[in-house]
Amino acid sequence: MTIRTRFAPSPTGYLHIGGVRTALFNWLLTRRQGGQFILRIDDTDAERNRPEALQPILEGFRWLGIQWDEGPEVGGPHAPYFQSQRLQSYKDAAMQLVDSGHAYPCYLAKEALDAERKAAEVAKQNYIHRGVHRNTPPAENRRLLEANPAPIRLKVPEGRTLGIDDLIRGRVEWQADLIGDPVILRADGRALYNFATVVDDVALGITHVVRAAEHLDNTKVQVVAYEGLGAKAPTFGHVPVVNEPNSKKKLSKRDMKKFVTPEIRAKLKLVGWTDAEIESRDDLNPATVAFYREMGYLPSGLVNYLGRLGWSLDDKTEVMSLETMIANFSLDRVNDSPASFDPEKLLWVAGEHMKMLPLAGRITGCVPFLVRAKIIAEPIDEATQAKIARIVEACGERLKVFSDILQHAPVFFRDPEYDPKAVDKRLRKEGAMDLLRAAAEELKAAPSFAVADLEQVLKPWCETRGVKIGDLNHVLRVATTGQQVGIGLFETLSILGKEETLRRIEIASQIAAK
RNA sequence: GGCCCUGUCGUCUAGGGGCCUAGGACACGGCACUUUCACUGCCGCGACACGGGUUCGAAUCCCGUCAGGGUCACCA
Repeated sequence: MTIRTRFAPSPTGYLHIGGVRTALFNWLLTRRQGGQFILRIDDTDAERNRPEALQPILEGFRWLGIQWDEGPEVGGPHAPYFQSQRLQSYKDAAMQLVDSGHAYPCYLAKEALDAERKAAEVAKQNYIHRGVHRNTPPAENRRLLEANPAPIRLKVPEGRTLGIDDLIRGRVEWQADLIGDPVILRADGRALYNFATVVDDVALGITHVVRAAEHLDNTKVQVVAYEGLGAKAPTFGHVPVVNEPNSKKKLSKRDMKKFVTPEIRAKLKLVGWTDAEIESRDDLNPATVAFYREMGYLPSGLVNYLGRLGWSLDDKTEVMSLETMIANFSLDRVNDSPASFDPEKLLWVAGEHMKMLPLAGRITGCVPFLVRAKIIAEPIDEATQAKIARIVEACGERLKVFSDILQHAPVFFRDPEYDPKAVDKRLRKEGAMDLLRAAAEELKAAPSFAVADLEQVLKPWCETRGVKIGDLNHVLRVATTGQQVGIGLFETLSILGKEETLRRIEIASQIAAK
């Protein structure tokens, strides 16, 4: 039998990092076993339902390479895949439960209910609601409902033990007597989450419900709903929640702005976002997938990291391709304790994936970041394109994410910003200026500025002068880039070219003399 | 507070009675390589929450304690 899994996001305008990890587990399981992964849009909450808020979610999945077999834009045999378009089926199902004696109308006013709940709370007792029409004959309940619409409650059986055999947690049980009868349909006919999700999962033929552990307690009510509907409950797998970095608390969708630390803000601004945009958009923070896309993370790196968060292939594999993950994924190797999101390890994994990307791909990936940061302008002429190619190549393994190019490329397109400390340390040092002038003369006479030729000229030159190549490196680097660290010196000079190199040495000499 | 879940280096994890003097990875510290940085290699730091049991033998099984988390709506 082929499996059918689903992920049911609300259109919130962003793809949450914790949610996508759950979706990924569903998807890997489905690809591994052969089956369909379904995207169902949970848009029953009118307030949160904005049509344009769906696109960022679909884009996020597409960017990561997680394709859905049925759902928005691709359709499928069980369309529609929007819960807001399936409302009638929830009503029908609820009435079916009333007719079969598994549900009943509840005429208790909300205020009275709240009062009861409050009283129980004060008395430090568990509040377990049981409506008066619980045992009214079904036909009578239906008549009541037709005459006077009311919320419908699910009848939780008494004296029973409810349980599931969770694929990740094993056997989990609840005493039915400790559960109040939940409302499944409001008086106006709108379904509640716990009911709509069951009705849909039955209708869509979902076989495996893999979801975050925060839903574990919902399962008991859902089990009752499946029973009432006469449907076989799917197999459940509750994956542990993802915690905030350095925390034991769930990585929440609320208050994501707090992750925008000064450092994160600086990074966002470096790639071209303004303070106003960072404030107004809710996807520009490290708890969303969009953030990593904006920072130039390779999607395969993010997927690798997220897949390894709570799941492992064996005792040593860290870096792996999507194919490897699919070929080896199973729920029994998913941990049952929460995992903390670690941005540093994510960066490392992303860097490992970047190393595996051929040069052409790295160049293509970097260009948009240079454009966005206004280092270069479109259309890009041939000379600029060639220059970028040389810079990216010279960066080598210094690039972990595409936006790292912004630490290395700008100096090749505009005058250096001289770091005062670097100038002090390297250019105002005893003998530094003499060395710099002499080197400039040598460079002026150099027949070629190709990397290999520069190296062949400068190294012996140092030797005959009794100067360490390291000292020359320091002086020339600061003189031409203003910084103490950067890509290889010979590459730097070569990309700059003779004229520009000599011009910068002149500028640096004047600055150092001040 | 009730119910439910979970406890292995700071973090992600391997382990499921003897292979454990607990392995790997990130981070951190050191050394080597090197024209700086990065990369790479080597070394180091660093954990079975606690207490009882079961057993010849427990990180592993059982019980309890403690700790952390999740959830308790006519939200999703």
